[in-house]
Amino acid sequence: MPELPEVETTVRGIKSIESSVIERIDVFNPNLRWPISNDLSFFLDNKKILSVYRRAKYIIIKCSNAHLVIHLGMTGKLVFAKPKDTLKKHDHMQIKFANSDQVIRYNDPRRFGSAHLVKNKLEDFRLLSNLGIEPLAEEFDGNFLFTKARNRNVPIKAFIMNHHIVVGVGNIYASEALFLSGVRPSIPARRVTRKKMEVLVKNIKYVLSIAIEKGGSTISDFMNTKGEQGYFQIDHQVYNREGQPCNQCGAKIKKIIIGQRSSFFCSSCQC
DNA sequence: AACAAGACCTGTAAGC
DNA sequence: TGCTTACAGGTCTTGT
Repeated sequence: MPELPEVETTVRGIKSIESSVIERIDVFNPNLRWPISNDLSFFLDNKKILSVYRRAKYIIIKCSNAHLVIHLGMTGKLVFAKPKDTLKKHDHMQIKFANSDQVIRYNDPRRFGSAHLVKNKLEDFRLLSNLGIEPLAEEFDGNFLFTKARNRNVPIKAFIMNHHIVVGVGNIYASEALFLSGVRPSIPARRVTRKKMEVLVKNIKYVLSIAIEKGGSTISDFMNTKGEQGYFQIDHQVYNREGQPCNQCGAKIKKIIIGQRSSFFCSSCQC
C-alpha cells in the first residue's frame, strides 16, 4: 500500500509505539529490495523508540541509538499482531515490544520495500540525502515548481513524480492532480505556465490531503489489519478509468504510458 | 545534466 | 479447468 497517504496513515497507525522499548527484533526473511542488515537485532534490542515519523515515503523509527528506516515499496505493510499469531506468507520481520504482547510485522509479497539500520547521521543516509521537497510543505508552491521546470523537457507527469524535485507524488495522485488542473500529463514540464503550475501544486496538495483524511478515517481499523480499506474509498476521476466517461465532460478517459507508467487523462478537459 | 530504459519480485485477473 | 500473458500503488541503477 504505497502512495504517500497510505504511508502517512501507516505512520499515524503505529504512532502509539513511541516511547515503547523494543524487546527484540526477529528477521524471518531478509530478502527485500536490499537484504535486511543482520545486526538490526544487535543494535536495536532493548532500545527505546523516541519518535516515529515520515519523510517522503520512508517510515522513520528513531531509537535511542540509531534509526530504523522502512520503505513499503509497492506491497509492503506494517500490521499489529500478537506474538503467537501464526506467521503469514511474506512476513519478513517482526518487532516485539517490552511489557506488551504486541508485535508489529512487516509483510511484503513483492519485496520492493526495504528496511535499513542507520547508525550515522540520518541526513547522510544515501536514500534520504538527495530527496526533494515535501509536497505538503508551505515552500512547495507554484513558483517553486515553475522555477524547477525551466529547461525540463520530460512530460509534466514524470516531472512531478521525480522525487529529486518533490517527493511523495505517486502514480495515482499524479494522474488525479493533473486532471483536476486541466493539464495534459504528456506535455513537457517547461511548457506548463506559471499560472497552471500554481493550480497544479494546489491540486497535488488537495488530492494528497483528502486521501490522508480518508485513510485517517480507517485508522481505528488499522490494528485489525484491514490496512487497505482507506485506499479504495477514494474516488478516482481518471485513474484506472480507461474508456469510461469523464465525470466533467463525458468524453472517454484515455490511457497512455509515460515513463513506463500507466497514465490516465481526459483529452477534452486536459490540454 | 537530463532523460529513457532496465532491473528487482509475486499475485491477480484476463485471455486463450 | 488449466496454462499463458499482462499488469500492478515504487525507485534505484545503468546506459545513451
